Amino acid sequence: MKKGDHLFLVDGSGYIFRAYHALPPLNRKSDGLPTNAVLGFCNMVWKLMQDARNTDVGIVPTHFAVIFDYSSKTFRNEFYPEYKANRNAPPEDLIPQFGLIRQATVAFNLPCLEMEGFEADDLIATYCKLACEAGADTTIISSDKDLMQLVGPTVGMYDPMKDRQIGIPEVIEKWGVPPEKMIDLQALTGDSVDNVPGVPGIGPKTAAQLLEQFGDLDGLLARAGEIKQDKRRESIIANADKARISRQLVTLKNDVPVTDGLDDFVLHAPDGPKLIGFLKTMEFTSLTRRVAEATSTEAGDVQAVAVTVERADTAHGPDVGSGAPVSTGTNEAAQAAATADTARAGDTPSLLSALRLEAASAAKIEPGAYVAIRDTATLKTWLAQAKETGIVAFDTETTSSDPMLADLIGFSLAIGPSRAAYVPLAHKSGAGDLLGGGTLENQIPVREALALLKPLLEDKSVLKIAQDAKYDIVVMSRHGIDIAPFDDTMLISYVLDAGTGHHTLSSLADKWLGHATTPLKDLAGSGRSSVGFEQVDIDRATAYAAGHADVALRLWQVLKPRLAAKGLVSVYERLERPLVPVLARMEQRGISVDRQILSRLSGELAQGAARLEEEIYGLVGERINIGSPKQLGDILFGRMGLPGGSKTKTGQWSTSAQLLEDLAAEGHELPRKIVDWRQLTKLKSTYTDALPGFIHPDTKRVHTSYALAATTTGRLSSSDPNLQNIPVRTAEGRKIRTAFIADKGQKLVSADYSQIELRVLAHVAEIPQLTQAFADGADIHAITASEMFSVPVEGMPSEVRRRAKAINFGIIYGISAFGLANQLSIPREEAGAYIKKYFERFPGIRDYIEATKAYAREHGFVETIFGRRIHYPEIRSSNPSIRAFNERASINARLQGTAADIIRRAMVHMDEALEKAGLSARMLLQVHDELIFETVEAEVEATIPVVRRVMENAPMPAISMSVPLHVDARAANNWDEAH
DNA sequence: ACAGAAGCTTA
DNA sequence: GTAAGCTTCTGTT
Repeated sequence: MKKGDHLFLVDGSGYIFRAYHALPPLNRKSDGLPTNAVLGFCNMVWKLMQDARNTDVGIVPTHFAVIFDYSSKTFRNEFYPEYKANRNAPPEDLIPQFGLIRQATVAFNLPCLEMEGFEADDLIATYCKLACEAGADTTIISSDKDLMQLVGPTVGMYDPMKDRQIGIPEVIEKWGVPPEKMIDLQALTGDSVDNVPGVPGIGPKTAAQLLEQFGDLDGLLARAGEIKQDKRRESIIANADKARISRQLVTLKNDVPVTDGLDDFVLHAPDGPKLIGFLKTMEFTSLTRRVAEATSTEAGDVQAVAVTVERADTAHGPDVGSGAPVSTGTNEAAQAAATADTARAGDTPSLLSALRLEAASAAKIEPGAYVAIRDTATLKTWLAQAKETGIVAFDTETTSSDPMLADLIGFSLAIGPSRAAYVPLAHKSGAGDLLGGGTLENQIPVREALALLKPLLEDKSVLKIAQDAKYDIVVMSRHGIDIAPFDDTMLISYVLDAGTGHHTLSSLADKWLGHATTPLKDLAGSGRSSVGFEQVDIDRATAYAAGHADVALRLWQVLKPRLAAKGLVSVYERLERPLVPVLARMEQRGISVDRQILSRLSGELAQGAARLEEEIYGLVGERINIGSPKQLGDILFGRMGLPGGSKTKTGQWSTSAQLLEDLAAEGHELPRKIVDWRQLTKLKSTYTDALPGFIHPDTKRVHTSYALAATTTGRLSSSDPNLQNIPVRTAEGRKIRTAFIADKGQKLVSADYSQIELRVLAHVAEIPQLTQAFADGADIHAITASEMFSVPVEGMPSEVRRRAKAINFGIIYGISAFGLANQLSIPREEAGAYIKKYFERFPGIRDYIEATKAYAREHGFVETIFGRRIHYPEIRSSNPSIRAFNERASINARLQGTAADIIRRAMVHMDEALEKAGLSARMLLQVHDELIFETVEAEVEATIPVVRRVMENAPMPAISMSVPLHVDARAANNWDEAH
């Protein structure tokens, strides 16, 4: 072995156990011999060997060996008999597989090593050292932490089941110490599985911190008296000998007197017939076939090696496909087309819709007709034709799903069915090239292409069609192009069919065109091995990208007429389409987030959580994973036998906050600490630690992404990051909001609707008492309580108001006695009585609920007061619980959806109103009933009345509500104080 | 690597 | 009892 060689050492014993537990049980068909771990092992080794032949992927081994434990007794037992003494015997169906896996190794022509008295890990350590001395690199195929001490500049690990490389940084990331300190860390933490004692009360976090402070274990033990925490200091002093013996146990022996030399491990090409013989014996048909193909062996000619399992194996490929794909869309297409009689197209919207649908299902998609445009002359021809036609579908291809980070790689155009083209701009070659690969030839320079494209995209006389136009609008806006006018097939579908499924290009193509789109991962791969779109081959990119434009155009042809046919044009044109540029601007603006505030909070939360962790470990008596509901449930209700346990639907003990709160109220100490720990770790992981990662490198602001068509009710959703669930209820959580700040000289203005859904309820259900109460500006929950319980509002006990408030919210959610009982922690009978009483006092609400259910049952959808439709196709289900769920959802949808429509209208009108008032305020965020703006300090006082006016009058002139809307607004330097 | 469950955050 | 999205753990490829 020499420098440049690469040794692969497979931890065979470690892999056997992991594969056995990870893979479903598998038995040889002919005699029931258990083989799941054997198959897992063979697949893994085969994949490693295949990768070895593929120089494009990963690391290429030149030497290869598989290493096993000889027996459970090793030299460690001589000085510590308890070592691994508490190991259970392996499962019965694993035992026969140990021998089989050794035979598999031999069948693969690989060295199969083991030595009496030593663990596999010791052999691995020894060969690592030898390889290192020879100047070669080593990769250990394992993810066992016991081996991480071996990681170094020339030694890495690879976890084949998670496809993860483990190097020095990964060890530090996982354990907080570099590999050379892993021994000391393990000596401190111990290992309950291997019965390594360690120091009680010291886990990986504490151990890492101590090693950081004291350098190494000897330093720590020598200066243990300096440790501040009493318990920790005492434990370490008292258990110093345990730590030392633990260190001996976990230190791998790297001078095992091995007999084989590294040169015996040279990797040879697999011996096809030998390997296939074994695989056929195991009856692994699929792997046999793959090996046969790869080794050019005729599997049928190879005999299975063991006489006991003689079987005529046919190693031919499986049949693929079973006729034409069936899609719901083709049925619907056929139905709709059938309603079209002989009248001419265009006579009525319904007829046009039907004819379009018929045409769409008839016109097959022909990717062969797509062209790649690679010179300006051709591009100009296409752009001219698009201008002539007046309609063009447009789609961008980029490097990221986040439009603020996406680099433009190309764009596609479609001007008629199958008349689509892709314009590659920045495709590159050479995926593995350290220089990133050069830009490919024969691509129009980006600036030149965009200069030609800009007039078309901004041409008022040319309609641009896009699927999810907001994405393309943001990307092109960053290149100085304002796409207008446009239609969005995703939004048209959303208006037509909210509640019936997703509105992605692929689902719409399947539903309406009976066409299966190619997933991006087929071109660019997925996960760790994925590449940017710039690496995708231009021919494949053309089929993909031009296909998207083609499909979008066809969908538009089918869907657009349906808007008119169903009376939904105004919903689309007033509530959906105009919101797209508004949201695009909000996303591009982003909001400033103070890194330092979050960092300080993160530190505080970490400290609080660490303190609670130690306290919890103390109470539990061992270092459980507090984040594991499974372990928590077993400890609380199993070992500690706490009362009141309930099970989740999967049979696990429930450890919900509600349940733990109840236990805490009974005086139990542990549940309270767990609830507190959860709050701190939640705030830390979801907010203080995650948010800084979203700060944009250029703008230094956080740009969320709003989804327009993700909810059934018409609400927006926010993601990457979600800025609609920033904490507000607790004082601790609200601190997160102080990190959302206005820029220097500016203020944040927050304006939120007060009780908007209850106001909508009062309006649509026409409830005189509620309408009056809102008109009077009264306390709505107190009025409700007063009506129900005949008590005066003055001096009302807070508990009475609380119950009325819960009922009001319950109505909005489609009330049930079960849910109300849960919310108020009262018996279901009592909750039922409240509801009955409520309906007696507010009969209009019962009428409203019944009318909504009847309407939904009859039509399969409900509508908001602005005409938005929300479908509930399962409302006629014969399953009572599904039916009841859909009834509650439909009751809620009219209210939540109407409120969503109102704020959408406000947002659509807001920018123009501000501009007309000469104000520079910019809308940044929407949180369902709240809008957040940023404006210069001097304009705050002028801005608030304008914002309030637009929001409060948002339903006008479409609807004049019988209930006034009320908006609270205030300004401050951060979101916490503004809210 | 990915999916589902459990849990928690918001309106 | 409604509507969302994100993180961690767990089991399975």
